[in-house]
Amino acid sequence: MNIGQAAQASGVSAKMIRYYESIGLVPPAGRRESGYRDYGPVDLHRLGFIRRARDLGFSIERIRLLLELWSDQDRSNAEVKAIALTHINELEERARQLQEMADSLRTLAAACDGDGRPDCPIIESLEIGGAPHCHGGRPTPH
Amino acid sequence: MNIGQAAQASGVSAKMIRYYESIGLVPPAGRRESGYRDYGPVDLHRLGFIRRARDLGFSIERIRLLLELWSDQDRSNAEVKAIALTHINELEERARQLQEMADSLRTLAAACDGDGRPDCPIIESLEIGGAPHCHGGRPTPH
DNA sequence: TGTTGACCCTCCCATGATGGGAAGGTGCAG
DNA sequence: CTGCACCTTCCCATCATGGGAGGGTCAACA
Repeated sequence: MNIGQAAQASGVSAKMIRYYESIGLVPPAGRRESGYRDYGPVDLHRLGFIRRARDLGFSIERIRLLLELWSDQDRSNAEVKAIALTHINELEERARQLQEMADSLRTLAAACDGDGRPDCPIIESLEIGGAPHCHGGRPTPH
Repeated sequence: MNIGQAAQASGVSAKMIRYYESIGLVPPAGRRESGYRDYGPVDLHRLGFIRRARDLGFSIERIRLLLELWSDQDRSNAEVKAIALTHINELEERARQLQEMADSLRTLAAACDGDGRPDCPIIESLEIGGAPHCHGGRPTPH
């Protein structure tokens, strides 16, 4: 199976499959005489695992851990659960920060008539620093 | 005022001040004979505006727009409000996506005893694709 | 006056995960 | 045998930010 077919079957782009190989997230694929990478069911299985973990927002490094635990017959489900709970907390923290920013801005926007005059509480707040809440550092939205 | 003091006063790091200058978000700072950048109250005001906009999650390009509107005496508050509302929608969309991921994972985690045995619904779900919701991904035929 | 330590300058590089594209080889169908 | 779709590697870009090297400037203190 060529990389393009593996990509379609797994939902991971060919670019990403090569990248995952380059960083050692997946083992080097077998090669044909032509140099083309060759994939089998086991590889697809692993790629599918990775894609689903990415869909859940896991970082590459955390997926690396999950893959280790996946192939470890003796691992405890407590280890997996701990990673998952940590990740859940991070996801919710980020969601909260984004929502806080949205809420702050919504308050400002509500105070702005948007009637075409120049007066604008949004701009004024940015100008003089009267934003409703500024929790410590910059929450890095990206 | 040196860049370090401007950084402390505005809450924008010196690195970032130079970067903002390099991309034209702030005009080139005045220079002393030594080559040191020199900042005054007007510059601090602008940097503070940028920092507060960043705190609200605005991207650099959108801040560029806001700065233009800020210095435009004739601009309509409707223009500002439109940018703000667009941004609010994006923030809330991202927050929703993160929260969805967290919810999916929380469902899985709740099904995992974490009692030290190897059985783990979390890993199994990643393995066979039985995650509760996979928004955007294909159902992965196997 | 000389030294020292804190600042500043410009460059280059790294991040994380992904895509784009160029230059060139391979495989298959017409 | 030709053409097209696919594969290969390598480099570059993103977005906002930080780290650091190598070298210049400034102010305080002995």
